[in-house]
Amino acid sequence: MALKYSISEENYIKTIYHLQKDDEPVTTNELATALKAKPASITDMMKKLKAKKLLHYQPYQGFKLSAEGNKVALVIIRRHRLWEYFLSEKLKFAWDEVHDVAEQLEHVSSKKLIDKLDEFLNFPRTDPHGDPIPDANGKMETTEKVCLADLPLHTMVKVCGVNDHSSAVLELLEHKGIHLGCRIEVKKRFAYDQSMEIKISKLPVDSISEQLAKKIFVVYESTSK
Amino acid sequence: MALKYSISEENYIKTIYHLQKDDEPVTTNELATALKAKPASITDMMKKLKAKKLLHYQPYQGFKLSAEGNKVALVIIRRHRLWEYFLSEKLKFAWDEVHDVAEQLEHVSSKKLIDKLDEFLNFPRTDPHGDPIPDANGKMETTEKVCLADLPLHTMVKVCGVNDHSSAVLELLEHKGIHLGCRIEVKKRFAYDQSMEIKISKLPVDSISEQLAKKIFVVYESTSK
DNA sequence: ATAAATTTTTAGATTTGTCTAAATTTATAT
DNA sequence: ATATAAATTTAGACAAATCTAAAAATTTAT
Repeated sequence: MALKYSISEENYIKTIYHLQKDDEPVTTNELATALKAKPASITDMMKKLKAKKLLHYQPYQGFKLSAEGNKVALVIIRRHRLWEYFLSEKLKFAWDEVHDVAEQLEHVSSKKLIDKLDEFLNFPRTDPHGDPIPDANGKMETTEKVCLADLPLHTMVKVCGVNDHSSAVLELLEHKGIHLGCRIEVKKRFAYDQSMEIKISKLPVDSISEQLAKKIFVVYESTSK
Repeated sequence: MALKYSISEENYIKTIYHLQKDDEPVTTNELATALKAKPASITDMMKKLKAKKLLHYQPYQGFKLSAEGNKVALVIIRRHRLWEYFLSEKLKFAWDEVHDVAEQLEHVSSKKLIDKLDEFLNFPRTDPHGDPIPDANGKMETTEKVCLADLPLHTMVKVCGVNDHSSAVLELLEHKGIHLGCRIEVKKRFAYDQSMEIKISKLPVDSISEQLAKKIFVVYESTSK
């Protein structure tokens, strides 16, 4: 697998992969929306990717990545998430700033670069949004990412991501001492407004609104970092 | 200066900058050779860059970067050299492997990325080849890079680059303890074969051939790293 | 000084990725 | 079941970046 695709091709493949979650075929319009392109452009590219055997496609039937297409997608996602981790951990980018830069970096195609970056970062398992990073073989943990608002009581978990990167939210998180990778546990949840009391490692118990809890994602496993 | 140019445009600008060293205008053929493109392609691009006021160009007269073009070139060179430094220092790439990857990374256009990378690397003054890195304002040290073979005796300098990245040379450098950034001094030079005795920081005096000395470049200043 | 050689530019074609507008196919609703 | 709506594809155009081949300008050499 030499893996030399254009930036456009890579973006299409990656986007199809993400839309494909619930393994139904992806439609032209869905892709067009996701890529901010016109449906006609999608059809054109689908023909090209089909010719390259990266996806299965019959006119009017939607598309699915082939096994090969999936592998390519995972390489791109690996690059993206490793760069996000690098930007966040090493260059101290805010959580909401990493994505756009990683969108560009992910198209730099050097296997050696990515594998060495992985090593330099100490083989992180998840990116700053809590999404798992595929390893050099394309294998990826299926961590169950759950919303803090839905977490059962008295369960120690790790913060893996935040869904809203407005400075208002970030300020609040900062103030409460909630940061990426920190251990957290829900002690109590009030029926009245679904607000909850939480406990973070060495901090005193604090309470947060349902609104905030809905923005916070956590994982049970604790293998990353 | 929004600085959003295509990869092609950036490559042309950068290449013109390098060819322009001796401030004579660059010719179509020179550029074509350097960029491995046909002369006709050069003319086309020169018209475009002229329209964007990045260079001065009258048909048949060669080209020179404008002040604006120079600024753009320095931004690209800054990116390139910072990435080279990163690859070499942090990811442990060999000196001869950094260039090609940096060629790709240099086109990722985020000022914030580059400025944070610079900070993360602790504001290095030169890249692994000993070439100076422009700062965020485009200012660049004019270090005088001199060949070890031509260095006067008893002058403490710093190794800043090597001209030959064959594994044979690298192996020898490794063995002798000559690495990027190390302090070195020529103690004696023999008329017979121009071989010389050198002294490196804490190592015993050793001798090297003229052949090897010709591959090694050093700087007087010692502000980097 | 002028012919020959070289360099540079122009003209027209090609590829990639995109678009608009029209045609076609599929899905939906009475 | 068939008309209407929605989704998809086709056809043709366009911009960017490249190329080849031919024309024009410049340089060089006798």
